[in-house]
Amino acid sequence: MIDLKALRENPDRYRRGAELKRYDPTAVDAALEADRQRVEAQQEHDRLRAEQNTAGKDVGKLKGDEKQAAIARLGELKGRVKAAEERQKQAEAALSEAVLRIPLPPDEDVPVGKDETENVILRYVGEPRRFDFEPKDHITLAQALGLASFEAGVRLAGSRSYVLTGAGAQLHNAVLRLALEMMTIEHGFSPAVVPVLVREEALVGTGFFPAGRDSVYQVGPGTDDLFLVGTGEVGLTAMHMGQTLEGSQLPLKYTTISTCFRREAGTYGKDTAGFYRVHQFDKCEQVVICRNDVAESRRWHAAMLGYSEQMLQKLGLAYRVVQCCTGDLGVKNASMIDVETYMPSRSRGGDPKTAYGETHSASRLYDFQARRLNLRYRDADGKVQFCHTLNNTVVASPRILIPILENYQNADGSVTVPEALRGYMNGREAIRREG
RNA sequence: GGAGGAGUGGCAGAGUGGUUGAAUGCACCGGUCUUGAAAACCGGCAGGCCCGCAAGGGUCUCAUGGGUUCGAAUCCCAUCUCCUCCGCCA
Repeated sequence: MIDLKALRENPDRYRRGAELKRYDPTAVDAALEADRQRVEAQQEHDRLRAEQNTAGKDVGKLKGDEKQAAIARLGELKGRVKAAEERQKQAEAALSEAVLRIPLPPDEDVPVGKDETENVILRYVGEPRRFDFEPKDHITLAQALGLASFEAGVRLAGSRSYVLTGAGAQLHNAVLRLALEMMTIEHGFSPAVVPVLVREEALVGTGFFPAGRDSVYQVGPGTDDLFLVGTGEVGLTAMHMGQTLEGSQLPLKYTTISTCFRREAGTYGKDTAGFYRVHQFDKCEQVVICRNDVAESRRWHAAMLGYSEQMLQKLGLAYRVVQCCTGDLGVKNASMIDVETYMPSRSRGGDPKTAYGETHSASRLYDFQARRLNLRYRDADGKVQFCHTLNNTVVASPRILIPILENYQNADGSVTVPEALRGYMNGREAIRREG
C-alpha cells in the first residue's frame, strides 16, 4: 500500500507511476476523491457524535421528568448519528479499496518500457552449451530417461501437471536441498516452514490481492475461505503481519522450500507442455525484512540477486540478468530484476540469444508490503516505522530441471548430473536409460 | 466433531450499562537524592483519523464485525484466536 499522505502531497508521482507500470492511473483520482468524501463524512460524524456525547453525559446526572425529556431529545439524534457513521464507513471502504489498487511507483532508474519485450539485458554470464549432435528438449529427455510422466500428471490433475519419477524426483529434491543449504549455511538465512494455505489477509498484505486474485486457487469458498499461495514469499513475509519488531532484530533473513500453486489463468496455449509453466511446483525462496532505508533495500536487492547467480553458477548453467522495465513490473515492486537461464529448446530460429527462460525474479518493494501488512519496527530513537521487504527466488523446480536436462545431455541420450548435485544423489554421476 | 472457559494499554491485572481511554503494579523515560549505582521520592508514558501555524480541540479504538440502548470495555449475535475435557486421527 502506498502512503496516503504522500499521495495527497504528490498525486502526479503516483499517476505517472501507474502509467509507467501500465496500470490504471485513474485509481489515483478515485482515491483522492474517496479521500475528500471520507474527510467530509468524518467531520459530519465527529460533529454529531460530539453533540451526542456531551448531551449523553448529562443524562446520567438528571432525574425524573428532566431525564425523560433529555432521553427523548437524544432519541432523535440517534438516527442522524447512525446515518453519518454509515456514510463514514462507506467512504473509508471506498478509500481503502482505491488505495489498494494504486501501484508503488517504479524507481527512477528502472527503464521505461511497455512490456517484457522492452526489458534491458544487463549481462550474460556463462557460455551457452554448443552441441555437436542434435540436442533433445527436456520433455523428450525426461520421458526417455523415466524422469517424469506427464500422462500420469494429467490423469491425476489435468493439464499443466506432471509426476516426477525416479531420478527426476531425486534431481528435483537435490536442487532444492542445495539451494536451502546454500542460503542457510553460506548466507545465514533462517530456514522456515510456512503455510501454503493462507488467509486472504496474507495475500492482501503481501500485495497479491486484489489485483492477482484470478491467479490464485481458493479453497472452500464459504466454508474455509483459504487460499493456496503462489510463492513462499507470502508466508515468509506475512508471518510478521501486525507486529512491531525491535530494530535490533533487523534484518530478518528467511528462506523456505515450499510448494507453490498457480492457476495460470490467461496463459492458455502458452508453454502448455513440459515443466515450464505448471500449476504446482516447489521453490526455495529468500526474503529479507530490513529497516526503512532505501540504500539498505538496494544493497539487499543486489546481494539477493548475487545469491541466485551463485546458485546457477554452482549448477554450471549459463544465464543472463535482466532489468525489468516499468511495464513489466507488478503493483508491488519498485524494481525487479529477473534471471533467465539458458534453455536450448526455447531458442527461436536457432538463435541462442532467444533461448533464455525466466528462472528467478528479485523484487525490491520498500514499505509497500509492510504498510499493507502493518509490519513495523521500533528504530533506535524509539520511533515506529514500516519495514522494507524484498524477495527473490533461490531456485524453483521443476522449471530449473529444463536447463539442467537440456544443457547436461550427452550424445548417447544420457544426462550428466551436475557436480554440485551429486552429493544429494548418492554420488550419482549420470542418468541413463534404464535396462 | 461434542462440552465448557477466556480474549482489556509493552507486560501483569482491575473494571458487568452513565465524567473509564480505562484503577493498580511492573517495565520504560525524565528529575530529586548519591562520589557513582541501587533504593526511595516526584513527574511522564497507547495509537489512528479530522480541524488548527501552534497551543489545543474533536472523534474512533478494551480480539474483529454486527446488534440492543439516549448512552456499551460492560448486555445480545456472528467470526477469529487461545485454554480445558471428551471423541476421532497422522
